[in-house]
Amino acid sequence: MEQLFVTSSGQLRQRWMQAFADARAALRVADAVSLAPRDPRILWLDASGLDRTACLERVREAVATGSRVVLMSAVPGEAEAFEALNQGAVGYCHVEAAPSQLREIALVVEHGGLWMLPELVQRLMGLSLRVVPTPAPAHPQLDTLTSRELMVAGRVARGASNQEIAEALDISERTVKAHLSSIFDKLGVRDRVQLALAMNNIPTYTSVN
Amino acid sequence: MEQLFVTSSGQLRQRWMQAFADARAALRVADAVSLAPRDPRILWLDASGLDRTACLERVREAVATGSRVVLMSAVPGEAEAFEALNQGAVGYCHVEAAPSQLREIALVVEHGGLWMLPELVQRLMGLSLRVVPTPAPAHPQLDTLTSRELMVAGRVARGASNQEIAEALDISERTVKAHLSSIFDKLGVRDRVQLALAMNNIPTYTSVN
DNA sequence: AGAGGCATTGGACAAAAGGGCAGGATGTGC
DNA sequence: GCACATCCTGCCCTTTTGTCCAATGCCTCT
Repeated sequence: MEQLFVTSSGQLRQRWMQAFADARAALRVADAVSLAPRDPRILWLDASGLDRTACLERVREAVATGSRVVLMSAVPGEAEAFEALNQGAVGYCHVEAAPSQLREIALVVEHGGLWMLPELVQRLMGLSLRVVPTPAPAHPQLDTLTSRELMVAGRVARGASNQEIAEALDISERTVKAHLSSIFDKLGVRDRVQLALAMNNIPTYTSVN
Repeated sequence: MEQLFVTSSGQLRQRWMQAFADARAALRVADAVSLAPRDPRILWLDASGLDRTACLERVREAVATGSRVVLMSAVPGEAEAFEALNQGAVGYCHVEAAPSQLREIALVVEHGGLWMLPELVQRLMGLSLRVVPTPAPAHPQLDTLTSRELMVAGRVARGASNQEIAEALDISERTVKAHLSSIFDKLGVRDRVQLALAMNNIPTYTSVN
C-alpha cells in the first residue's frame, strides 16, 4: 500500500524513508493524493506546527479522499487524538515514532485496524463505557442553533456562568441571557442545568418522567 | 503468535484451523492459557451461548492472563462490544468471521492495534468526542455524601429544581438548599450546574482551565 | 450524660438566572 | 429598497439559587 506523508517541514522525511522504502511526501493533502491515485493508500499527516483547527481541517480533507489517515503529533494529547479519530482518522501516533513502529502502525491500519497510543486506548475504553447505554445518537437539534448560540451553549455545557461566558465572548451578560433564552426555546429545555445535561446527551428528570 | 480459541461448543474449530494452522482450542480460559504459557498470545473467546455477565467475566479473566483478547459474538452489538473493549479486549468480531478476516484481525491485534466492526468504530468515535476534555477519571467523592445529600444530588444530576426536589423528598425547599450547600462544599463545585455535570462525570469549565 | 453527626427548618439577604419590552447594528436574499 | 435573521444592548422586573446565622430533634458512640 502507498505510504504518503504530508508535512510542511520536511525535516522528518529521512525517518520515514527508513520505515518505508517507497514512501513519498508532499506539502498538501491534495498533492499527496495525486501522487497515488490508486485507492488503498495511507496518508500520514504531520500535525506539528498546526493549530487544532487547521489540523482537524486537514484530517477531514484527507479522510474525504478515501485514504486511511494517520495523524502524527509532536505532543500527543487525548483531546487531539479523539478529535482526529472522530474525523475519521484510523491512527494517531508520535511524529517522531521509530521506523519499526511506523511499520507496525501501517500493518494495523492496512488491515482495518485502529492504532493509537496504548494509554489512549485505555482511556477511550473507559470513556465509552459510561455512554454505552445510550440507545440512540440522540444529539439535540444543535443544528437549529446559530453559531453564537452554539458557543454559549457549549460553555454552559461545561459549567460556565453567564458572567464567564460574557467575558469569554466579550459581550454583555444581558446578551448571554438573550442567547440562552433562545437556546432554551429551541432545544426545549427550561434552564441551564437541563441545557448542560442535554448538551452532554444526558436525559433529564422531566424528560425521563 | 499463538492462537488460542476458547469455546464451549467446538462447532467452529474447523474454520479456525483453516485460518491458523497452529490454532488450538480449549473449553476454558485457564486451559487455553496453560496450552501456551509463552506470553504473546491471542485468546479468541466465543461469546455465543453466554449471557452478558458470563461473557464479560470471561473477558476479564482472559485479559488478566496478559493475553490479547478478541471477543467473537454471534450477534455483534454495540453495547457488548464496548463492554468487552472496556474490559480490556482488543478485538471484537463476528463468531462466523471468514478465515481471511480472522487472519487480518490477528495481524492487527498482534501489532498493537484494535479491531472491531467498522460501523462500531464509527460509533465509538462519535461517542468519545463529546467526552474528550476529561482530564482525569475524576469520580466525584460520592461516598463523602450522606444518604440524604445523595438523593438531592442525584436529582440535580437529572435537572430537577429545588422546588421539585423538595416535593419529591417531602421536605422544605429550605432544607434542599441546606443539603445543596453541603454538597457543593464536599464535592468542590460551585453551583448546581457543575454538580449536575460532576455527577455525570463530565468535566467542568473551571476545572479544565 | 455528653459529644458529635445528621436531617430539618426559619429568616434575612445577596447573587445569579431568566424574561419582557424596546431598540440599534449588521448582514442576506428577493 | 425591503423583509428577515442574527447579533448586540439597555432597563426593569420576577424567580431561582445560594449563603449566613441560628435553632430543634434524632441517633450513635463513648
